[in-house]
Amino acid sequence: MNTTGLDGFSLLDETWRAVTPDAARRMLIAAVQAFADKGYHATTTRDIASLAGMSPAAVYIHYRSKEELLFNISLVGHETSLALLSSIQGDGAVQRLRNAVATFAGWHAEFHTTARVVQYELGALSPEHHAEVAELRRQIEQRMRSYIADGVEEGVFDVPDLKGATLAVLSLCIDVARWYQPSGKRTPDEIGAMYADLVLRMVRPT
Amino acid sequence: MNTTGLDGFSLLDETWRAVTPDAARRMLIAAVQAFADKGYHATTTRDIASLAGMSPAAVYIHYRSKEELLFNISLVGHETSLALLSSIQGDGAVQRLRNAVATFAGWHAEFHTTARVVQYELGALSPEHHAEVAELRRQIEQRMRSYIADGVEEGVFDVPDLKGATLAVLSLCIDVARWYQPSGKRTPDEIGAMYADLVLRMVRPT
DNA sequence: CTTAGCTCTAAGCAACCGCTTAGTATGGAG
DNA sequence: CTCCATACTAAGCGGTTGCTTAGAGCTAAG
Repeated sequence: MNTTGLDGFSLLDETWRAVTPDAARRMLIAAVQAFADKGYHATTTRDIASLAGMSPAAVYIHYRSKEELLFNISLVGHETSLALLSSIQGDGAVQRLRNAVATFAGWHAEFHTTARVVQYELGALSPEHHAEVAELRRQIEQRMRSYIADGVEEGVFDVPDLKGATLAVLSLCIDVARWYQPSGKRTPDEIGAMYADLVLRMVRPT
Repeated sequence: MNTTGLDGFSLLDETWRAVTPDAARRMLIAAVQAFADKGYHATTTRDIASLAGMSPAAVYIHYRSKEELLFNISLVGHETSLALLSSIQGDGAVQRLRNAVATFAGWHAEFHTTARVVQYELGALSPEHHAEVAELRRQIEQRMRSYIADGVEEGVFDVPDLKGATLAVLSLCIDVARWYQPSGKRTPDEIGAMYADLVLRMVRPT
């Protein structure tokens, strides 16, 4: 019998494995699910606590406020996706951009629950916390831009507007978190591969 | 002196011109601004009323509930963007897809306030209202797909996965509402033109 | 065993929420 | 003028919100 309302095993565990103690992690995972499902403002601290199988007051043992829960999710989520994007390898700019887009888009599908909170609940962060996360977002953009710029320098990409193309590529990947449904036909890997193809078509020379 | 908190002239007026009486329209425009700014759930009926320069109770003279305000916005917003996408003209599939993407992406920039509510607050609609709007969204997808399919039939596009490509194109345009800022360098028209270029690159034959 | 410290719950507080009610001002019809 | 419908406000109701308080249960060091 599962009294927490959370699956016994979840992909979310992978992202939040480092969070301790156990109850704090369960609370965080419950918050991710609730925020992703209904949005930050529509989620009550009672929702989170009951998803985690605890009393409403238990939230405040591990977190100062509901907003701090969101900040923790947002911070770890951004750090994870930046780390993922920074670890891209491949032989030549074409391979690297292919891997970058496949990985980044695929992450937004596979971890769409986390990604939804990361991408669409930024506005609920306090100004200080928002600024901290914004810096990570700038680094993510810079990484993606450098993968495209590399191909331009190598002469294998034709990109009239580097900043605009970067924006479009990131936008494409990020929006996966909005429309992706696990019940859909495509797997996260297939979405990643398809998007990598589409992006390479966008930047290939005439 | 402006006591309503709304600009004397606003692009929003264009979309909501048909809404009467005057107070009902002002209330609706105030709701669009508040919902776009903070999200549906973070907006109180007092916020809306005070933006419209009226008392909290005045909301309920013209609308049954806060959700009905959202539904009105969502319905008119979807109908407007569907009408826009349906009116696309052009000589040949290349021109038509170019116009379609430029128009649709441009609308999401120019009317980003409305578009944000339309695209990101669907989840706050009642099940009945959501179903009604979902039908319009299906028609929008079908329109965009047909513009791409036309080019495939004409033999001027190379699209391995029609449904996937349609999804990506719509996704690209819709996400403009998330990142667009009027203070940015690009005008809505420039964004539309750039996106039309990127999309045509995506579907052009090798 | 005692005791300190951590984790948790039951109960509840002040503030705020969506929405309603009672009543006022206005303007046009008869 | 009276009468009535419409559009609005002041006040407030019941319920919910984020968060706090007081205290219980458990663990482990001394």
